Amino acid sequence: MSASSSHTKNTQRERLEAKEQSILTAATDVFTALGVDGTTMAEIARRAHIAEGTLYLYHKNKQDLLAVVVGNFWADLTKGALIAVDASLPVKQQLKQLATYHLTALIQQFDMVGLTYRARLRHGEPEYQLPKIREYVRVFDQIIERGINRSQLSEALPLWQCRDVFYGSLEYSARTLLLREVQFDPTVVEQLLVMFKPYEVTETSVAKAGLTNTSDDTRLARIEAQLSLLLKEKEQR
Amino acid sequence: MSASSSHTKNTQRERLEAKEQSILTAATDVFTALGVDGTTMAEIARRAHIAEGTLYLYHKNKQDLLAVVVGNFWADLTKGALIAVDASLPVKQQLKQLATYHLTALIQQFDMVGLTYRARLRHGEPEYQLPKIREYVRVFDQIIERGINRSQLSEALPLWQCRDVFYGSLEYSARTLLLREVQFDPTVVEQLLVMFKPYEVTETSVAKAGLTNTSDDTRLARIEAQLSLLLKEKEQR
Amino acid sequence: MSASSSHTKNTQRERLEAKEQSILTAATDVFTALGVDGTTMAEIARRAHIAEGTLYLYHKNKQDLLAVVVGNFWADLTKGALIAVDASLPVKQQLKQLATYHLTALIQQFDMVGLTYRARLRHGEPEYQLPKIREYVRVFDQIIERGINRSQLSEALPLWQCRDVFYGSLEYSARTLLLREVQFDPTVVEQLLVMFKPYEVTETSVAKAGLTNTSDDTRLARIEAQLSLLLKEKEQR
Amino acid sequence: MSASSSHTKNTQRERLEAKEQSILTAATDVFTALGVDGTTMAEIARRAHIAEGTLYLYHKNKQDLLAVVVGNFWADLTKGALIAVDASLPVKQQLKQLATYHLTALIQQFDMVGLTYRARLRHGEPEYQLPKIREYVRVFDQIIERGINRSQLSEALPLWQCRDVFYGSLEYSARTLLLREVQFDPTVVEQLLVMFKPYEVTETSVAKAGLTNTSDDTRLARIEAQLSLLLKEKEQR
DNA sequence: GATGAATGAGTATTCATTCAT
DNA sequence: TATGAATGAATACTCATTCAT
Repeated sequence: MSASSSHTKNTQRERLEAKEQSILTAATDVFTALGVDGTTMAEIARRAHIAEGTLYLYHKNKQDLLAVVVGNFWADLTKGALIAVDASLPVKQQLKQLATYHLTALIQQFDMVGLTYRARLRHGEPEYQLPKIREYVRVFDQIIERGINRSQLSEALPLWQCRDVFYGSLEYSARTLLLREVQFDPTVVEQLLVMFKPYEVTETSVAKAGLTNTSDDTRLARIEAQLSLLLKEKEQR
Repeated sequence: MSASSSHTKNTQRERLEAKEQSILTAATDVFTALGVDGTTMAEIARRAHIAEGTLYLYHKNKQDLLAVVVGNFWADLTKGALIAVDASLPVKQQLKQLATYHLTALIQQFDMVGLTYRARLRHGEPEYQLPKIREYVRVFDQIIERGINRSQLSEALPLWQCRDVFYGSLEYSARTLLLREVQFDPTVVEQLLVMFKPYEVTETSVAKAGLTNTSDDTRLARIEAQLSLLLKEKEQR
Repeated sequence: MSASSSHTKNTQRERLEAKEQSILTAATDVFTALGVDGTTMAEIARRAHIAEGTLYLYHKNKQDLLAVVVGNFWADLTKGALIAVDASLPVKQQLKQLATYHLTALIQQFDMVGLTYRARLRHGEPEYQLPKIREYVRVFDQIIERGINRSQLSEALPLWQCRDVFYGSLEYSARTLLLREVQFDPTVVEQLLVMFKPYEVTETSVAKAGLTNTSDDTRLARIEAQLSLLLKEKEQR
Repeated sequence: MSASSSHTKNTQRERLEAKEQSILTAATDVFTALGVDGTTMAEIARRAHIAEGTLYLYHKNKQDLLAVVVGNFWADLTKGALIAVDASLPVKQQLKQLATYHLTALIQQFDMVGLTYRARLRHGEPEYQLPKIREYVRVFDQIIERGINRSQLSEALPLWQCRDVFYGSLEYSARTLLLREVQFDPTVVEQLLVMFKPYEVTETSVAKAGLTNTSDDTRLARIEAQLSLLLKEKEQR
């Protein structure tokens, strides 16, 4: 009987999970296709082949359902990013992989960006950054950490500024690319990677340390960046 | 009589413009405070001290009113930017001024960014880039053009990629700064300006034009000298 | 359990039907009392003791609700007409019964005629003849058919013209009678039946079949005899 | 000065009348094209090239304007009818002319019938028969009167019943003809005229009075009609 | 857990009418 | 007379949420 019960339980759990899944799939489809305002709980229920009331057994309300949908999107994005990035490669390669992945994904599912804006903010709270987004954003941080650990990146790299530039640029670019009805443009990624030049510590540059024989633009750039920063500080006084 | 008539006309026009203005002020306040969904036409009318029906004499519907509010925001932003940027300074300075202005403005009125997303979507079109935003964005382009004309920037600069990085980074940064409840952080601007380094045409590089494109020890040495100087100055404080 | 379930189902169905009925009763009352424009969905809901939203579970919108109300009126009229007309009587009697019934009913519920005009117009189509009205109108046709089958009416009778005269006259008469605040006037029916005289196939005319189609003195004489007889009877009173 | 003033007055009166006319034309067009509910005072004003407020200098409100439009329609119909009917012809011919005219006019402007229903009834009053309609209806009565005066119609003719049959049948026929998208059908008129057979007093029948030689269907019909009436009365007891 | 009927608060929009010029 | 800007009442309809079964 315990076996039977466990079996039943198992089946039931599976059923519940399947139902939960079909709800989320339906909700994602509808939110994406019709927008937050265009979406009705009735339509989601219809597509999930369940009753309207049942939705409320799984999700407190529409806003929460949206939050889960959005959260799942970013969670899935995280999974995909971890796969897309090959940690064994040089950090610069990894950054390129992440940038490419991110840009491509956003372009393909840009609706989700809009939904993300709507999913935050219960009015009153200034903005509620979803934990799943934080996790996704950390993928970038991990690459940087890795780079520093492996001495491929300078410790001087201002992490969060670079992170904002990275994600900010790519999201904005995705938007403008879509406006131009372009699917993907590698130059966006190229341009973005220039930002990291000053902080790259290539084996060559390490090996070449002390040498001045060949041009080392990277080194030069890094120095110039530091210089520039100092000059700015000076100006501010 | 023509004077009297013209005076009347004038008064009339002024009254209408005052009313239009009070509507826009009220609408901006309410949209900003309560969000698009939280805003009712009744509340806007109440705050503008007019009847609900009167709103529709000035604006076709709620969506259009929102669009005008948002459009005005960006138009004002453009005006402010043109003032904030001193075209006589070196381009790099101008970019810094624009970046600082943009970041500060966004932080202070970040609600308008959310409203902007809501104002864009006309149903059917994926996203409708408001003309006023285009105008604002052009401020950046003008600086770049100026820089190229004055030979302060390389013609090789990939305009629209840089533009996307510029605005994308700043908007994203504004969001994260607000999350951290920080009002403004100059390092964001500094970091952003690094991006333009490769395209700067310094006197040095001009002088070097025609010289070997191999490593220039002299250059490195000079820069390192400056750097060490600055670092010393810094330590003294 | 099947019994219990069936009982529950039954109760449920009964409840729904009762609710549907109360909605229709309320709607009929309000439309009749206040006219189409004077009627609000809120008032109908109030009188039916249900929530406003519930109305829309049963009827798509106000126009459709009106159409159902009007349709029911004509359907009920049809039922009543079938009862009022005794198919075993001579056709002329049946026509008299129908005319009397129709005129009486219209006078008592003339508001429904006005509602019928309003229910007809679907925008675009010039006029939409409700199916229920068609059914009602067919009651007349059936009597005529019966009459022809039983050789009480000539096949030469122009069906639809007579039908239009029949219903057109009665409706118009109902209106004028109401204007004069008269409840019912049998002479209206009498006058109308004159129309069918030329198409009656009396025994006499059957007997005459094959005889000369010139004036039949016998016939005239007989009729005049009857007439004088009747006039005498009348005088006696 | 009195001349000048009178001249001005004259011009002004003409202007006013022209304006009044353009208002009515515009109103008629709009009411006809868009229906009562679809019509806005603004649209009428626009088409009449006047300001909205001006409408209220000429007509108390929308309902009254509609009443005037409808009244004018029937007044015009009356004028047309008086022209269409040749009073010198035999009454039967005149009735045929009136019937033909009426049917044709209704078919061409059936929208006005719908407007007429809406123009009556200020809610509360049972129904307000517009004076202009009464005038129009009198055209029929006049023909009958003429017929009786000229001994072409029997005095026994029940005037108002016949009138109701006449107009009721034609209006109803117009509606059904339009439903069948037929423009005009002379058989409708023919059928209607049968009704008057029993009451016709032709010269022949007068001359033939006392004779029984030839068939006189008319006479026969008349007698039968009287008979039938008497029989009915008998039955009612 | 599942259902789906019932709820009823919530609001953008229209337009006849008014009235200050 | 004429204007047309301003009014504000008036309402059909939607849909997230609940709850009796």
